[in-house]
Amino acid sequence: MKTLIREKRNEWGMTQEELSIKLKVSRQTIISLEKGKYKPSLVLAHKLAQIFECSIEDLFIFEGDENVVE
Amino acid sequence: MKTLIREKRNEWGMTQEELSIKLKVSRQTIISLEKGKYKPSLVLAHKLAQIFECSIEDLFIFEGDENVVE
DNA sequence: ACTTTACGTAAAGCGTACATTACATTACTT
DNA sequence: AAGTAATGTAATGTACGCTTTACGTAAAGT
Repeated sequence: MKTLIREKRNEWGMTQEELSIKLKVSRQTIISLEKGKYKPSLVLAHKLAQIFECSIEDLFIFEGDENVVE
Repeated sequence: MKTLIREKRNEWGMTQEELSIKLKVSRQTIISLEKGKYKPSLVLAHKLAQIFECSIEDLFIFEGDENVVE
């Protein structure tokens, strides 16, 4: 899974700390998310999409086995 | 957070087991998600939205502190 | 040179999203 | 009445999302 968190954050001219405060999470969480160290919970993904005024699907790009195959 | 998994599943005429197979998760996971026992991971939410041909935001309804306040 | 700002790493701990297995219940079919 | 399909509950275990605290680095301002 790829994320556009860093790109969106820069577009909005925000620092990691500002974003973490808006989200009420630690700055570490933002760093880890941007670096792809782990994936956000559904609620956190939703909050991020709200802040960046886009959909969850616009913020995260799913690949391979993260998609349904049938 | 509310989910419309059960409603969508019924609309599509699927059993919990059929859905669990498509998702490659256990049937217990479906039951727990539908009953609101816990929230799906982002990847699982995405797969569910794919199967029901809707967006993640259409499948899950976020309430209160699950939204950004500012 | 020193400070400040923004970004990064490391480590330990907690809660929860899942898995797995086994058994119970309800309703429909025959 | 007995069997089967669909749904549910319970118990235990594992992996990971996220926290907290503390320290490291690099660039820019003064």
